[in-house]
Amino acid sequence: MYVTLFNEFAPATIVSVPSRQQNGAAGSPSRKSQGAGAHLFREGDAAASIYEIVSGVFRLTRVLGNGRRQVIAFGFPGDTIGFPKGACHHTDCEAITAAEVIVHRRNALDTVDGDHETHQRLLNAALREISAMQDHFMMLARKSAKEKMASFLVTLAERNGTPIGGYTSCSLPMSRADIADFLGLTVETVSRTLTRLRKENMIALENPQTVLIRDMRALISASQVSE
Amino acid sequence: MYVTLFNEFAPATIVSVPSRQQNGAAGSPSRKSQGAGAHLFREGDAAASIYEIVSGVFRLTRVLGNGRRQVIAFGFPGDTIGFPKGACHHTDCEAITAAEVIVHRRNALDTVDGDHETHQRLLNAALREISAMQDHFMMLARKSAKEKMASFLVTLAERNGTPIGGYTSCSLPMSRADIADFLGLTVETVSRTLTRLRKENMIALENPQTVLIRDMRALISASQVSE
DNA sequence: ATGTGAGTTTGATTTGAATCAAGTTGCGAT
DNA sequence: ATCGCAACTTGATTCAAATCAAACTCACAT
Repeated sequence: MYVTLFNEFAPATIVSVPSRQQNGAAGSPSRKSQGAGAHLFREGDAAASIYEIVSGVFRLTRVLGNGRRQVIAFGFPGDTIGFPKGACHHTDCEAITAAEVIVHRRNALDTVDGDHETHQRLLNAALREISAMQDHFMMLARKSAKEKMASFLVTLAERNGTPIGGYTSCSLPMSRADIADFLGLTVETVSRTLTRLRKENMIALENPQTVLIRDMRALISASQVSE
Repeated sequence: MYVTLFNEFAPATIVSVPSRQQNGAAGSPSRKSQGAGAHLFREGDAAASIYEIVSGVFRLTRVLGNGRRQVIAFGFPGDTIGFPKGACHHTDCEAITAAEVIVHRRNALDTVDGDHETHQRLLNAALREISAMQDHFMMLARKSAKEKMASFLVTLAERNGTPIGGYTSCSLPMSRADIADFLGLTVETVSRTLTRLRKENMIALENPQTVLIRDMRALISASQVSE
């Protein structure tokens, strides 16, 4: 929903891509591995490629003059990232875990000659992205800290969670600062809000990077507009 | 009723479109007129078409369960609106002035057979939209009321302004409530902030719907992150 | 001309999150 | 081990914008 991600648990879909068009006129997509902390591209870089995430998690950020930072989105497996604005990338993109991507030449979007299906798939990813970003507007502009945090956890759990007994366990690969900059909050507020959700027995923190969702129903309810 | 005084720069560019592909396999785009207050489409409607705005101003909104509303964007001449999410529109779209649009069949995006150039143009519009939305994230999450208001006026002036003497005059066709829901503020804060900018001599309000920008340099400076 | 009401402005007060300020925890390097 | 540091948590205080509450304006209908 808000996170730019979609449950296309794409491995099956995506791994097949390279073989599908090894010899397309637009060039074969290739794979690339990425260590944690490495930049896939930076704001202002010439946008030579568009990427489909195979594994790992990416963080897309934009920085405002002074130092204020906005995390635009987190990219999970199945997501497509790196849509250009004109000739350039307009965000920084960094791997926050070790990761692997499929690299498409940028002109897979411009021309349809190479591979019609890839073109269509990238286009659909762009349309999904627009919709996801619209959801995120609501989040940033109209939700309280608690609603934001609950929404974030619910989305992450849908995307990323593993069932444990009746509960859902969910890793938070990103730092509190990343979460804060994604939700438009401060680290302190993120921390306090997690504590609050914990005290209300909706979640437990196994460690700072692992949340156990103990009451999904309550969490979903908290993620929606109150009153 | 509002008087529309937008630079109709578009006609030259856009009027040429229909003639360009009168006989495309995907069907000819047609024009449609729209009275002020009429909905172009609603959230959940089947997305049969994509629209290029020729004249007038549109408002794209999403509503949250209870009543909280988010204005996703305002559409001005030259903008493309109505990108679908799957088969449906995911926002409401209402004309806030009398307006005219060019209607493209939705599959102008899906297939390239009909008109390659139109397809490419719509795609580029989608990519621009993604970039614009990313800017808006910064706005919603990280700017103060004054910065938001100043940014909004600067953008509107670039889009919409007419030079008057050394100044720029700019109509605000949307209500204070629309502005508030776009910027993630309340009407009261929008009003107070306009008053503040007025008292600081950056703007003057000829009437509630017309702003005169008296010091563009100061306004731009106020639109950026302070300190 | 007068009343009504939506849209806007202004004022007083409250409040949720930011900021400022310590702690705590855990980990990697010495 | 223990030092140093970064990430996280917690607490006290401040502050910007929300909320609550009136007025004001002006187009429009009676």
